[in-house]
Amino acid sequence: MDGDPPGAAARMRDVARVAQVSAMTVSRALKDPERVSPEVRARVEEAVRRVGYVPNRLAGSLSSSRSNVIGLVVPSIDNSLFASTIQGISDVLRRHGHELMIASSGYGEAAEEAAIRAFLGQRVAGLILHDTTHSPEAVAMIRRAGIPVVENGTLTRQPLDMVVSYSNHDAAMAMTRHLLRLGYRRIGFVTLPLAANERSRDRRRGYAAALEEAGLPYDARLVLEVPPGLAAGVEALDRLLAGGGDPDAIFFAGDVLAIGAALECNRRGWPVPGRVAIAAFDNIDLLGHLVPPVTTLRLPRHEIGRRSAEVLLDRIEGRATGPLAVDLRFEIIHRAST
Amino acid sequence: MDGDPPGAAARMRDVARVAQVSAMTVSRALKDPERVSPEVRARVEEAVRRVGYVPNRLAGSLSSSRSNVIGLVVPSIDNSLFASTIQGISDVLRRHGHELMIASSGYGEAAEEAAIRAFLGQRVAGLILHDTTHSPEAVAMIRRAGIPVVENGTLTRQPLDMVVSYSNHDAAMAMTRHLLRLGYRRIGFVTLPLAANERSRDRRRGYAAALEEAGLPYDARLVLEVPPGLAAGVEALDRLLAGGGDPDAIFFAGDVLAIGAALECNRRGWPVPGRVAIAAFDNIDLLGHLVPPVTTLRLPRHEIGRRSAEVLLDRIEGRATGPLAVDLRFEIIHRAST
DNA sequence: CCGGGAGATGATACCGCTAACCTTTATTCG
DNA sequence: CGAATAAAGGTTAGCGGTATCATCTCCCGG
Repeated sequence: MDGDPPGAAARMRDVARVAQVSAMTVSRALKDPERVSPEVRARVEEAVRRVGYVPNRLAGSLSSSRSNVIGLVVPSIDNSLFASTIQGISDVLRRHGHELMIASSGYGEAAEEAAIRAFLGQRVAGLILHDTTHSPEAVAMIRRAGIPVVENGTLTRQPLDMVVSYSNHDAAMAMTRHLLRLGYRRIGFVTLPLAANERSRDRRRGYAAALEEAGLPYDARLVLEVPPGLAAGVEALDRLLAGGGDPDAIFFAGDVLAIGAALECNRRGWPVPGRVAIAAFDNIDLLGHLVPPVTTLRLPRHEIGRRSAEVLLDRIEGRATGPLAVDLRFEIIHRAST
Repeated sequence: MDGDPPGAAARMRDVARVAQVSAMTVSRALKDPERVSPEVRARVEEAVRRVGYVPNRLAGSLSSSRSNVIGLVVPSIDNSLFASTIQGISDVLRRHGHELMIASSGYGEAAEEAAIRAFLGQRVAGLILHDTTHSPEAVAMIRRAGIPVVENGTLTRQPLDMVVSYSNHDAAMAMTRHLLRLGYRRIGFVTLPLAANERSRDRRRGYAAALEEAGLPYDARLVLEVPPGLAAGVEALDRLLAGGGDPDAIFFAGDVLAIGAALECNRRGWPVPGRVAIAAFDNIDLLGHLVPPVTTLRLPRHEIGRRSAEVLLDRIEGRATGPLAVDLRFEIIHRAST
């Protein structure tokens, strides 16, 4: 504003000159105002305003070896389930003056490793990883960097460091039990690709565990692996009903599969649960508005984000140490579709 | 790997020592391998591997005053429409070795300003802003920083720098015309809060323009402002039908409002478009799967992200200069609901 | 046989900030 | 009243890279 030489951002020494103090005093006035006399503080603040000074955090972090950036790797940004978690993380970080860098791994370990490497290059203060399996090199890099990490895809048994999640195994088991309790005996199970991540595998184990507990056989004709998406839900519905397994209920363990299937039932005029019962895995708003509303699980997506950021900051700011597993529970929402 | 002193990340000089060259040569071998002899390059690469070196980009950026970080401010991360755009941005940036920082403004100029200030503090190489109105201080800071900016909420007439978007005005006008062409005469219009952003205002202007063009009056009883969300769509449906305006079609100009309304019609057993026609604004997958499938607009959400990142990188890497407006068109998807 | 340009590498001085230590000037109290 | 202590501010030396220029070798043509 004051005849700033355009093209060159104001530096601390410019502020210092205007305020007639040393650069160090400017630094203190901004970071630790208590340590500077009120008059000087006022002069500095005024000078900051006049020259339009925005502190260079690159220099600051380099000098103090302290960063205020957190790196987040999610399989995909374009997925409302992850988006809730991201929003939760973002909310907490902003309140604490931290920044968020995001990368998507596209469901692959190699891409995750590249993202982690890039983040470590930026000297992030901590990492949040959605996936719970990682390339050996990624693990080695994180170990070397010695920064805190939170994983939050599932309550994995072998966490890198901290985990904030819910048990996908227990959730799937609980829903399967719920269906069994309601009297369904031939329960179909539709899952996203099992090879992609531990979450899906946990869910299938949970489904199988509930069947076993009930003394029912695991029938491969009742289990289907499909890609994500509405259309895949429709396809799964068809294939399961035609597959000889004769399901009386179908548990769609992920994504929007259940929505696709439920709408397809509407379209065909099939009564639900008369023709077949439908249960979903995620508490997408919409499920409650369908006809009939669909039974599902309430998962703490947003809370996972919030707590992940919190435990990470606790570690970064020295309020906590060591591994930690936070189990944020789930809950069954029973509706008319079962 | 090699007896690395834990807790201390390897620096370039450590690599240099192992490779028996100067730090400068390491720098060159990594950034501009052509300028280093093959033997030395190999030694450096080997040394990098042995010490587990990850270049410190804070130091690099500080020294070269070149950053590879882009800042993005969206109103909300937790909204699938923005999420598509973010994914598009992220995809392009990753291919070019750039990083993405995200902040959400929560639909407020003050929060946007804070996010921009934080990003400028990180010395981002460029900014992408979803909103198209900004606080004067935000504008001043961006000007001072002299970095390229892309706005992408709507094809605003007074861009800060570059715009990549579609015309919300023209899109709403096109849909209203479409309804008029189909013979609807009492067209209701449901919008998100007009005060929140230019996009909503553009859409309402477009609606009004189409009516005027057709010689129809603007009837305030047919226009409703509601918060986002499925439930608000239901509420809007009720209020418009009871409001005395007697609509024969309703154009829901945003969010998931139309979905809420369409499902409510199902629930009540109302024929659509018999009782009332329904049109939506965004190409949410689901709209095509409802009964009946809902007429809507195909908006280039993902493409906006991709192109935004591309034009920004063009400027950052010196392949382009000056303002630029990219109009990514929209398209009407006519379905059975109208 | 020597001047000179190209190619490879090194030395040095920063980038903008903060940690750590130092000086100066009150302030306190035995 | 003087030594001890605190409060406020300054000085200096990096943080880990890169820009810039200098140096050294090698090879060429005249």
